[in-house]
Amino acid sequence: MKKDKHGCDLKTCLMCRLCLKEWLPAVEAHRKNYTLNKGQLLFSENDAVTGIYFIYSGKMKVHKHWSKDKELIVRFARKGDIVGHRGIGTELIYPVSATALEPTTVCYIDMDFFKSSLKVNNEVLYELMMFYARELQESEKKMRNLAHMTVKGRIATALLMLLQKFGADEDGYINLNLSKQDLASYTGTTYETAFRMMNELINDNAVEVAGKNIKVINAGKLEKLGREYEEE
Amino acid sequence: MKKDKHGCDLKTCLMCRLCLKEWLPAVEAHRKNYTLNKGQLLFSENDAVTGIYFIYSGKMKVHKHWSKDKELIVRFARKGDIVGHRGIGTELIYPVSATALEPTTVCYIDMDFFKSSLKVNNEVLYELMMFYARELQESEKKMRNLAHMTVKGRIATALLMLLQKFGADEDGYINLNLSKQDLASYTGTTYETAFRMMNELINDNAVEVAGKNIKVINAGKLEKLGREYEEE
DNA sequence: CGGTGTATTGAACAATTTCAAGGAAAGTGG
DNA sequence: CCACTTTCCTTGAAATTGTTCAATACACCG
Repeated sequence: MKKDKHGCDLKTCLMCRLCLKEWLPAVEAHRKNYTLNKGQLLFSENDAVTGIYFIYSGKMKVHKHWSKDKELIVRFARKGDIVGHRGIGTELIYPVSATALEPTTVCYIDMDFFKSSLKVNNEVLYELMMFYARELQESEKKMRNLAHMTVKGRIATALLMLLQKFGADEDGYINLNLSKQDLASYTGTTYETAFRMMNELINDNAVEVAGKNIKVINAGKLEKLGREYEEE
Repeated sequence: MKKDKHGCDLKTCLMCRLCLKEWLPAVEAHRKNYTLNKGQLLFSENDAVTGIYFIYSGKMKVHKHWSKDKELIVRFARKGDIVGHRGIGTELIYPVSATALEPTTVCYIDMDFFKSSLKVNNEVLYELMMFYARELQESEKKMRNLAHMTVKGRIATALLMLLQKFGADEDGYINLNLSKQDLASYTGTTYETAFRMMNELINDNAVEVAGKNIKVINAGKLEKLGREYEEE
């Protein structure tokens, strides 16, 4: 039942692991649920950091602002994921924003409590450290790709990553309704270029698109596009 | 004297903090010093991770390979910095390489010992977690810049960062002999473009170059170049 | 002094962005 | 339900930025 309480996957949800430890009652006093509509901001770049969030249900994007109509989506988050941990660091200010991509429910835990929990529970702290380490590896891989890979390759890689992260429905469509604008922001390019590249991928018979739904038909082809360099 | 033992700055060196804790004798049994010449590899992408390194003296670059003659420098490291922590994660394989930029001495600690130390010492683990968190913030800021900033802006930003990290000598030259190739790899561009942009910066009276030595003359101008977007 | 590697520069080329404009789709108010 | 507004989609073409290629100059090393 404790599982039901938070509704996430015990294995991957740090929140669950946290709550299922000795301090469940303590957590109860420091947590709070929020529900967001599609498009609603959970927190915004430069906001003061007051706590950390865990996603109970729904999907979010974490993004970094650049100019009026430019941003970079740094990460997608789904049920069971942590959001707002990027606010932990020297500053007490979020370096990113988080926006719901569909109706989303999150659990908020205030930072003081969270931090003091970490100081008490070495195991969870270790887990969190490892989580950061993995995120750092991810981030730097994406950074290199951004620097050296062509837009088409980046889009191909992004689609594979989305497929892996969100899975596909019965018809093979990725379980995420991504606007082309968001796809562009995620791959660090413009709307128009993202659009053109998607067309190329469709012509290559690598993907199929129906409205906002994307189906990966030929994963091998996409993978190959992400490895143009293998010709060292 | 314990400080002298490792020769780094107590405040910033996790190694020092580690060693000055209760387990100095234990550390002694698990550490080993290595000295590298300029250009020598400490570890290479895809090597198995067996331990972690702390820099006693010298400077290194941490880089991610792309194709025959392309890479991305992910980070520079100096005395007191940790190297090889990117190997911690799910995989037991380094996602990056580390190369000495000048004669460098490092201290190696085997991973098993390091990890078990972390499990025992909550305070150091917490410190390490925060370190990762900061690195992640850095990485994502650089990622956004790579995606949206022009090459000139990236070079300007890079120079400021190098100045801040390595400081300047009496004449104002940055304490790091960076080849133009490395500057290009750090900013995710080509040798020639990096060269041309440096020329522009010289013409702008923002920097001065004497051989491999770079002096920042007008930091304000460089900062401005890194903020072209502020016209939201 | 020749050789090897890096520095410098120009010019062609390629990738991506920007601008502009027409079309489709979706929401709004009458 | 229709006309209207608005927003997003789609596409072409020009402009820009950055890369690649090629050639020459320079500097250090044995």
